[in-house]
Amino acid sequence: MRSSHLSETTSGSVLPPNPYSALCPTRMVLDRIADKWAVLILGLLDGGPQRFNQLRREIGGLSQKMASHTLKSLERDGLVTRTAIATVPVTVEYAITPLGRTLAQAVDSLRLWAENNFDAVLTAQQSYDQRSNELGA
Amino acid sequence: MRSSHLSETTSGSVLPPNPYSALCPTRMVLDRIADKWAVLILGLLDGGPQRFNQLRREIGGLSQKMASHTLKSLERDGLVTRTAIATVPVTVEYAITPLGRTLAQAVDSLRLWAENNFDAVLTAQQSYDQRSNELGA
DNA sequence: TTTGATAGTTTCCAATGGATACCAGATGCG
DNA sequence: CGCATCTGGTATCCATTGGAAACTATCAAA
Repeated sequence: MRSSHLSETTSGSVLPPNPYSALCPTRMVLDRIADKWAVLILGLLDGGPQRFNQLRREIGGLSQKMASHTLKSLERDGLVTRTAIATVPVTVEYAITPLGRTLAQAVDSLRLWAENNFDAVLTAQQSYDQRSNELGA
Repeated sequence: MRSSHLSETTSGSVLPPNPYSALCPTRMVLDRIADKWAVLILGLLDGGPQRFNQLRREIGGLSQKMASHTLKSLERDGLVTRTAIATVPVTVEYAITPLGRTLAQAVDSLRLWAENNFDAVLTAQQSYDQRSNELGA
């Protein structure tokens, strides 16, 4: 398919956005969202605001370091907001932004694909491994 | 909105697919496709079969090692096929499978999002960095 | 004969990510 | 009182990952 996606950029430059070029901004954005933790956090916040540890408890295997790091990046990218609330132990609430919501929807199609097709992938892996064993035995 | 996606799995197990659980197969698939090289290769092959070096030339920054590794993984997952052709220097053609094509379409929405929204992300980053500098100066 | 193309593998090093410990402030519990 | 626990992180160490470059092999063209 790969139609050409010519369009004007912010500054009126004539270069088309092209993630296949290492220096294109769309590529930087792609690198950013091709990240499992970002995908999972965004999907979770799309269902409503969450606090830091609450979020960590919901996402299996998410370390504090990566939670902190990923949330900071998402905030920098304008995809989530961080709000510190002066409760007794200070709680911090993370919420998705309108921009983040549009991404969450695009990303949701990936989650749905995984849910619908993981069995086909697992089957393919098994027959691949079996063929490898028969050849390389 | 995170509706519950209850459905029967291959073996008739009652556990719903849930990428938020570290051990769920959908999570393994998600880890797999949350990979910039896989995304870019799949998108490229969706436009037609490509040879190894041809593909490497089209994707800026893709090293031989990662090209080889990613293509091998994609083949194992049943998303692309590898065909060696006995030409004078042996050429190898990679093509997308029907299963891979369904994923490429889901993934394409990510590429489109990046193309449509990278300017908003860049703007957000700039104002974030500016705020940080003002506070932490 | 040296150079180039084909498609990789191997090796080395820098960067990323996970596990763990630690920090501060306040509350509960014995 | 004194220790554990909750909050949201930061700091550190180490294993794995990813990138750069060199190396493999075969054959063709210059």
